[in-house]
Amino acid sequence: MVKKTVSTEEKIIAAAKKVFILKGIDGARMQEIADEAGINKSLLHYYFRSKDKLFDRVFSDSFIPVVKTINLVFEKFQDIDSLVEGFVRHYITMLRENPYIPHFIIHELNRNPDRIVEQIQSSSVNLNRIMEIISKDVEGHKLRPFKPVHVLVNIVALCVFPFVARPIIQGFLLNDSETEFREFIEERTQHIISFVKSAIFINHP
Amino acid sequence: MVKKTVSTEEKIIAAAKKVFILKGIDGARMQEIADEAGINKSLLHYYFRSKDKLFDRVFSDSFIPVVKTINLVFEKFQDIDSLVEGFVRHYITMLRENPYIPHFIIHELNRNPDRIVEQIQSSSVNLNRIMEIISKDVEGHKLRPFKPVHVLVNIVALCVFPFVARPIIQGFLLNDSETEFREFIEERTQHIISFVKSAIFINHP
DNA sequence: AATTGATTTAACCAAACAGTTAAATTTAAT
DNA sequence: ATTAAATTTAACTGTTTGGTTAAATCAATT
Repeated sequence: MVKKTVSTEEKIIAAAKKVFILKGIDGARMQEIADEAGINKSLLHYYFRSKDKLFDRVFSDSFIPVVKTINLVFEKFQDIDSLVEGFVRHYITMLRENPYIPHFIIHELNRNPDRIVEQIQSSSVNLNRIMEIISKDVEGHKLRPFKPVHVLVNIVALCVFPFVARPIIQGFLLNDSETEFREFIEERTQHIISFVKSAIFINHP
Repeated sequence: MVKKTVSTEEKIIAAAKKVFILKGIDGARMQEIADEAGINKSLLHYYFRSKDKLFDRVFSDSFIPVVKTINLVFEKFQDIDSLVEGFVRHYITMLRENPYIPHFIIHELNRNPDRIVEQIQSSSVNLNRIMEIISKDVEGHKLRPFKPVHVLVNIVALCVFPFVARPIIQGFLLNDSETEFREFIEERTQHIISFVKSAIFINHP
């Protein structure tokens, strides 16, 4: 009565994640999640009383790694140079492992913006830190006079966008080829780093 | 039997657009669309036989202005300088007027990538053109040696991302204030133009 | 005035679906 | 062997929903 408990719960979470991401909360069917997990609907409700409760769990489980990634980088690096590099590298790596998370988060966030509020408060990310670093380097004439908020949004946008717009990019620009998309992402880490540095540094090779 | 026909159809389309964008295709209810349009369900089905057909119509109606915007700019401007400026200006303007279109398109595109294929073919956008222009200027040592595809994706990403990630940006970075978000978008056009030019031009002030 | 299409009313159907229940069966721990 | 939890089976409930139907009313055209 202990051994398989965790395993089944994990199986359910994994299955639910897959289905929720693929179909969204409204498109997802409890039966489909049960099938995907290799169990039946009764057991599914036995573990998670309702669809909503199950979704909440999957959502927070998906949200946490994103926040973790950000905090990790912020604590590790201090100067703008390594901060940009570290941020982009960690972010793209995380996205490559969880390519559907951005769309998932964005979609459910747009549908139910309030749900995120708790998540935000419970996992406080210190975004002000990177903005202060940018501010200082702007004052020190090391960086061009861009507003820190925009620079921050830019970096995230450059990393995340290809993953939420993948069908468009792959279909329009990359001959509808999965291989080309993988290559595209592969070379993108270095590209973003160069692109951002070229943009923000006053003296750049 | 002619006068109000168009008007009612338009009312339905507008209502459907609103509901579909807000709730997604699965979350949308035909009754809600009818209510929103100020008619009843029977009439709704009288105009559009099924939810799917109605959705198809709304989707193509939403997709066309995006493509129109792009083509317009591409035909008008030739050199990279005015192309970047024109593209960003037109794109942000269009997005300000239709802030929910990106999320709508991206969401339904991820859920049903095939649906877009017809749209793509029927509204051929010539993206190669901007890529060729970038290529030439890279060869002419006017631009840094970035791959054109990435530069193109970057520009679109910088414009579009704030609109799909609005709840996050507004909540995390802008004190949850609508006013601040509007200001943010206001100043963003100029920011993106400067940011991109700084990044790509070898000699930039 | 007669016709025709637009719109409403209201009732209805069948399918899908979240969630429940209760009894039976299996599995593992003691 | 007993016990208790995990899991299955299977039938069921209540509701929501997309879609239909048919008759009635309204509005404009002829």
